[in-house]
Amino acid sequence: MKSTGSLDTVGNREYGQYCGLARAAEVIGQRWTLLILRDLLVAPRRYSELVAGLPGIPTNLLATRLRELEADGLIRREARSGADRAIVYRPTARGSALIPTLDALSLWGAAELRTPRDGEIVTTAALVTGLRVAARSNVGPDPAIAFGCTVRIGEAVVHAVVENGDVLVAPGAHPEPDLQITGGAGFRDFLAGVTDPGAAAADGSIEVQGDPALLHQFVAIFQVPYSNWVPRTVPA
Amino acid sequence: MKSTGSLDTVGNREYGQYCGLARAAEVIGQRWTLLILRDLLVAPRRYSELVAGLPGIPTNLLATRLRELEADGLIRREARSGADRAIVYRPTARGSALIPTLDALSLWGAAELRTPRDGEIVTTAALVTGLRVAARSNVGPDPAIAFGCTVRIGEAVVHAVVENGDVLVAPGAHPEPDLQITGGAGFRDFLAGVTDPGAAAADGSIEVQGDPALLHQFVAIFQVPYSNWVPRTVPA
DNA sequence: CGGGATCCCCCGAGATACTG
DNA sequence: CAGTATCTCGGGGGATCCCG
Repeated sequence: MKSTGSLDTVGNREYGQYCGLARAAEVIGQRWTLLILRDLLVAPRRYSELVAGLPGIPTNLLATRLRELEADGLIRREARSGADRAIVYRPTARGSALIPTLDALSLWGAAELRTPRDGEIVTTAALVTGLRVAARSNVGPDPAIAFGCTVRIGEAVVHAVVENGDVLVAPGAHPEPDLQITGGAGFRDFLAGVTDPGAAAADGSIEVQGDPALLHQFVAIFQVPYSNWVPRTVPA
Repeated sequence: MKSTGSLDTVGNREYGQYCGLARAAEVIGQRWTLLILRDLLVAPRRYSELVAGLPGIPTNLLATRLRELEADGLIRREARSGADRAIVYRPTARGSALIPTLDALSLWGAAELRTPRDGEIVTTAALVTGLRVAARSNVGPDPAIAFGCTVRIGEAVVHAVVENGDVLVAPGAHPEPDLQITGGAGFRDFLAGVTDPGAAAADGSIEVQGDPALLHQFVAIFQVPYSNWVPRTVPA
């Protein structure tokens, strides 16, 4: 019988170079690993929650990745005792040290995003991460500004709290939002500043409830411009 | 034919999520891609130079990756005319925008590095990147400090110039170095501060020519501490 | 000789059924 | 619920070959 793969000679994973970048690629460069870490860094998760948040991941691969991440010291497997005998995966300090790195990757990749491809969805973890990274990449908001808002894109529901010049983004709806934005594919153009906030609300590409004046504040805080990327297929 | 296949399940490279991090993983998460970009960001390179700097890369894979990177707008293929009809691969602005991201990856990964594994080598591009990233991660050097140095680790030869509070690292030897450091595996402990500079020079783990007093400056500028990573195999 | 393309083999990833 | 077991398939490793 095949060994459980715990000690598979990793030849295929390594690069043979003594280099920080190569090592990083070996540890977090495997397929699905970055998205698993993204979800766990939003909040500790159980196996079934990870499966739900990562549509399409093969369950055996998720199990393998979780084992690898634990062996590499990036996450910890916590078996809770008591009535709720759930197993929870939680980032270690070393895993949390990846946050600036994942933020840099997210920010660069977010500038590549344009119209969603067929079948592409927005998960809650993706939206939390995207908004948080966008806010960090811009200058902090005016400390005088304070509001709470809920954003819904497809199935994803997240909320953000802006106060004291700081921004907090987390899963779920805000209990008493000053602003609610519900959007689809047009939300990206709205965030990029392509669509004027007022126009976006008017033409239905986003739906707004609450104080419309806050929309401009929202864009200023969470804006992510498109990269000036050029389409590859140049017309002849 | 493939009965289930036409469910349009995500192409092998894609994740089916509208997410910056997912996009970044799709574009630069393929095997060898990060190291190719690392080399090209040190200096534009020709195909054969890339092959030489990436030991073990299959040539067909390199050709494929270069095509993908060009299609994704990260690099440009420049066919030089004239006597030297070489083809040179050069990062675009969009590719160069990855520098902060690769730096973050390098820095995180460098903290993971311990004793080189069997067969692991140090390439020139790896050393240039490693020293540059390390210097950026520390507070800038005192503007009053100025020196040039050459560092040799295995086959890799690079030089650094420190002046005006800034640090420049590039391939090749310095023409008139104030300091020369030649090292092997012990160089990493030296950089981490595990070995005192004086002791390292004394016990032969590194070899120094030039002003020994500059060694302390060198360490202060290029130090990369180990992460407090815990070995996975805990003794019973 | 630089810059690839072609071939074969195998491992890792996808899909799904199954189990403690 | 939290994973294994098992199959298939495509991408990557490795060597060789080819073309201008």
